[in-house]
Amino acid sequence: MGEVDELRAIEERIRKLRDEIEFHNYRYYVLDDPVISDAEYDALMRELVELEAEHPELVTPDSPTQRVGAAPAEAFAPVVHRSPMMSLANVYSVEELRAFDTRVRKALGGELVEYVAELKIDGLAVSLTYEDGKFVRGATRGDGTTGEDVTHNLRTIRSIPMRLRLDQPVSIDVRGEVYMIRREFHKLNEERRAAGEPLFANPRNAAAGSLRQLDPKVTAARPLGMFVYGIGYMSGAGGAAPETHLEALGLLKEAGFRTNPNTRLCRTIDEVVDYCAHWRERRDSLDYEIDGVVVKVNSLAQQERLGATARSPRWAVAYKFPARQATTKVRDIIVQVGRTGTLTPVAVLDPVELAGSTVSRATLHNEDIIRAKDIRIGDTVIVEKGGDVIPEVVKVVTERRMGAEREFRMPTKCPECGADVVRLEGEAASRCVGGMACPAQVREGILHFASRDAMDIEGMGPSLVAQLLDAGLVKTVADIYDLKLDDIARLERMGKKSAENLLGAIERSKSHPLHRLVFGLGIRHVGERSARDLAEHFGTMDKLAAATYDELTRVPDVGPKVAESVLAFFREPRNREILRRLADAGVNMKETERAAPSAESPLAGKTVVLTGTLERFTRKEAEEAVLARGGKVSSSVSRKTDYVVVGKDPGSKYDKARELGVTILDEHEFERLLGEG
DNA sequence: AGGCCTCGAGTTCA
DNA sequence: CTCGAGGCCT
Repeated sequence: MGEVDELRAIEERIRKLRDEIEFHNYRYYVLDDPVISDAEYDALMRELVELEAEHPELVTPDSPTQRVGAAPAEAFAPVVHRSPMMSLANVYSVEELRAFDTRVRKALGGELVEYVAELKIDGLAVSLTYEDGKFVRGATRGDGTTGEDVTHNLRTIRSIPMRLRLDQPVSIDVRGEVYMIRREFHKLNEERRAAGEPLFANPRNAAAGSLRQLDPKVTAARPLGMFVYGIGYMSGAGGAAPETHLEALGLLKEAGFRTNPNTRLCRTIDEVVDYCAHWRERRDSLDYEIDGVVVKVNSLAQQERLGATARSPRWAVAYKFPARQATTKVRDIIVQVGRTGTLTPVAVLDPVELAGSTVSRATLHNEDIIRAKDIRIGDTVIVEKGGDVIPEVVKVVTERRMGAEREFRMPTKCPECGADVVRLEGEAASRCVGGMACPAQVREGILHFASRDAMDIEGMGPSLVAQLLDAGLVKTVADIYDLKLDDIARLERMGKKSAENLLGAIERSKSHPLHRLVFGLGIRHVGERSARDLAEHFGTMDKLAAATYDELTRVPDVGPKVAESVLAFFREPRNREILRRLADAGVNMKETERAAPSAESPLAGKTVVLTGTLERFTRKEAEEAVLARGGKVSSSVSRKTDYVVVGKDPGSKYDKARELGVTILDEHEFERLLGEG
């Protein structure tokens, strides 16, 4: 074979490899449906890299190897968009959305109008330019007219095709949104925290920061995705020119782009409203952030007739969800003392509206977290409410620092009792050593005793407990059982009726099984679970109180720490006195035998985790039902979990279960399983 | 000693 | 729900 022939063969092979690799990129990143293994893919890639290394003259910019290969840039060149990237008018309510519909139909003289509703991805808008079907340039939105050239960084995003999968050599500008998956964002921030680097406030900032990297290698290491949502400019498509927005999306999909699968055609504004309501509730079920819904008139001819104002098109609108992030100020950082003496710093905030409620405080957990985020009194901060209800201070806006901000110092004396505060080696928490001499710990301890999962004394809430303490009626939990009707009825906002109800609740609490009492005592390291284990193992309070270290550690999940803590509790004479008085008052000190697990339930010996809200059970009922069938209920998902029962609005446990491939049951399947055997 | 798997403790607003 | 830390297995 001559040298020329050989070169031609290599060229041919390279071409074939590129086609094949791009095809598999498409299957994997766009369709999420790979047809070969990662190893096979790697082998193809390796071969291409080697061939190109031997023949550098054959390397072209659209080769898949060039997705990561470009050298760091000096700066970002400005790019003028062929057609401007307009922003959309925002609406914040259903009324405004309907007003938009009215405007559109009026402008079109009452013609029928169809809308396309699509998710508004919270990322950053970019424009991709293809010449003769090849990706040549990508730019950020910028001011809408001029953006920045981020071509080399966009090449690292695998769901962006380097060549269009079309027959005709089309020249086109494609518009879309680059974003970062939520999970990857958290991972990235975790790494940055560990490395002492500043954190990104949200996935959008992380995506923007990643795309504005001068070195594409950094971008390549950041897992970015892209959804395309429109065409800015097109020539050469011939007869294939789309007539509706939906057709345009179809064309983009055919060309090899990733379009969002949740886009819907709506025949009326009511359908649009339903779509918005649906995704406002379900936004957490997506693994990327959305901040609203984009509504567009489907017909391109109608779009043209509607035209645009100076700022935005008249044929589209963005319906924005209530913000989940807000900027506010840290007025003060106060310290709360918990039941175990833990001092928890809490940020007092200028009240801000956030996802439908007003936030005025947020826990800062401990000193280390304050230090890591460098939160100071007077700082402007970004607060966020995630899927849960609890607000979190995400980040300080350091640009807004004026210089008068004060650093937080953990007090050296307990703010409630003046006792010393200690922070043990290797622990994150600071603790008040005051013990039962600390009014806060006494108060919280009594509240814990009366709480639902402990002795379940309905009516013994924070305000009543505070009054009982102030009046000197209660000093320890034992005093609860000496309360008289007259004592209670004299308290503020306490009529005879309420007092009777309370006494009834106290009376009922006497007959609970032992594990509730053990839990209610608030022994350190003894939570609901260990309390149950201990109560079941020893059977009576006397036996538990008399248990030695060795006897205690023989109980499963009881190690040195728990055993030591239990011993210390029962060594304390004041505690023994309290227990004696409780027994005298008639509080049950025995564990009721659990009925033997019913024969052979399919749940016997299985570990079950619950997440989300179940329709037909409370959480407790579901747990009891599993326990009664010889199963175990756990609080976290792992490989050892047998079933995850998913209710409405499941949390992260659902994701974890899918990740680990644990069997997932919905409420119906769970009920069926309960019924069997 | 290290790595999982759990549990315990603390938390916000309406 | 999340984080930290205790318990237990390898």
